[in-house]
Amino acid sequence: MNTEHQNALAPFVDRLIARSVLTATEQEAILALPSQHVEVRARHDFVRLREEVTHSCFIASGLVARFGQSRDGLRQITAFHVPGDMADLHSAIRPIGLGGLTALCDTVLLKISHSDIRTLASQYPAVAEAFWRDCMLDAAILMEWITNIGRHDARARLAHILCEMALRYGRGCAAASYPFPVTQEQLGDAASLTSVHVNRSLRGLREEGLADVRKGKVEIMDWEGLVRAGEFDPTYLVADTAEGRQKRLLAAV
Amino acid sequence: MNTEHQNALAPFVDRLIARSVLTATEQEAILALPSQHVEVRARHDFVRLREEVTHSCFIASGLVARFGQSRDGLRQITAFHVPGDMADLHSAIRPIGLGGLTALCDTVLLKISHSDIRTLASQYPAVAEAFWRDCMLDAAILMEWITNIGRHDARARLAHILCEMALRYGRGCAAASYPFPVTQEQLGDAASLTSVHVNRSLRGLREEGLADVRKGKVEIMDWEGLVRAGEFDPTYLVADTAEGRQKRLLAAV
DNA sequence: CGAGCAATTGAGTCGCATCAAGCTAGGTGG
DNA sequence: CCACCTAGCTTGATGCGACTCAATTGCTCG
Repeated sequence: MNTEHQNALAPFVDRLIARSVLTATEQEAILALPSQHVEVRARHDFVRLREEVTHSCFIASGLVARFGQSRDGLRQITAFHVPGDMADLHSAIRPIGLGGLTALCDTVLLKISHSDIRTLASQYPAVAEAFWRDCMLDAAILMEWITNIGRHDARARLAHILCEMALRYGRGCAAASYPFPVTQEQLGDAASLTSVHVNRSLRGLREEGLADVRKGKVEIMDWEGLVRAGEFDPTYLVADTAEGRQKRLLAAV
Repeated sequence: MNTEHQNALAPFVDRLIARSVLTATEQEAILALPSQHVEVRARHDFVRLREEVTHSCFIASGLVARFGQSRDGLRQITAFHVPGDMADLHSAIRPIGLGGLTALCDTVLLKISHSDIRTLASQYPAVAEAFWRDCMLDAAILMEWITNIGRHDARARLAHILCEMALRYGRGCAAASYPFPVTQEQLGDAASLTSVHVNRSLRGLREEGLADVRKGKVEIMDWEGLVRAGEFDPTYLVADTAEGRQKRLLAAV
């Protein structure tokens, strides 16, 4: 345990203040959270399915997937987490139930104990509110994920995932290019497709001039086209930045 | 707006105290929330997709579905809400983003204004905590839903949904029989199947002696068998009742 | 008693899974 | 510096689960 990584949490605070109002004091209190630096190798599950945990994991660098699993071991990725995300903030309030976490590439985590998070949240109601709201953004992404898996064909599913990640990497506006170190097998686990079909569908997107996914990088060639192909509506990701939504509900006067 | 329906909120409090500790004062404060009695006809969307709302809806009686939609109007049901649920509690903290709500049969709602919920949450941190935890249970159900849709065949998907609803109607232990007034078309919207295939798959479950779904009622003939068929693991629904998990995080001493 | 929606059944088709090879590139050791 | 190894990518052939289209049979209710 050390406290040298205070600055490393800055992206997390940025993420929170995009959707919630936090005073300088509250922001500093978050930055001052003690954290434990942990390095995780690619393909290692650092939170197992249905395991009860005592820490939440901030992603400092790398890429993480949340997953569920069917009886026969088939994995279903339910969310990707990029640097700056607190992958399982929710576990602080409910220490079980949202699946396992696995590192898709070599990843650096900052683990923060639930008790520290709880103490902070009880001390600053506005921080609790920001945490709660952040959890609900994650839930909104989950809901969109269901619609994507359930109602789109292979091409649209992949396009949708690429759109979502572009917005999340781009912090508001879509990134034209971003690192995405996943295998086609793992993309298949996310989109409920086999790696074979992912391969053919990605080739399709490339030949259509929409996007190129290669060697752990995504290049978006035609954003509008990709949005159309994925039937992607960014409302659910960006709505909170609209004025008036950044309220201090719990810390109301 | 009236306040005569205080007792009607009792199931909501019951639901909360199954997972969080609330004092008598806090419970009474929730029961005292002013609510607006609203009756909704079957098949009516009372919260439209991506609409910003000012109230949360408690289900007093009936059945409600949360849904997303693809471009061509194909619906995807992402959750069912039974009487006792606050269908969109999340909207109090984030007034947009978790899909629309539609009544599957004639339904009675109690609408509670966000500002009242916010005031209550700011006044009683333990209530805010209970609300937050309840939202995370919903999120856990969403995650399980993704794995179900993405990794199971038609038979298992339907069995899984029947298991989930049995536990939620049974409040902890599985109900052997419960009302479920949905058409096969709507079951298809939930399981990402066509009504034709739902029909054939339900017939399969019936012929296997697992469950009988007919005329808005579910009769479970073989619970263990149905659990196996749906690869259903109830952990995600019941874990909070384990001792030690009912903490008062925000209201810590 | 007819209107209308839901359930049921059948036949034909298609998207994606499955199975099975190669292929490629980066890494490793002799 | 080359031979090998392995993980991931690519491609082809074949089969099945679920969709589609279409018709018929209940139900329920005015």
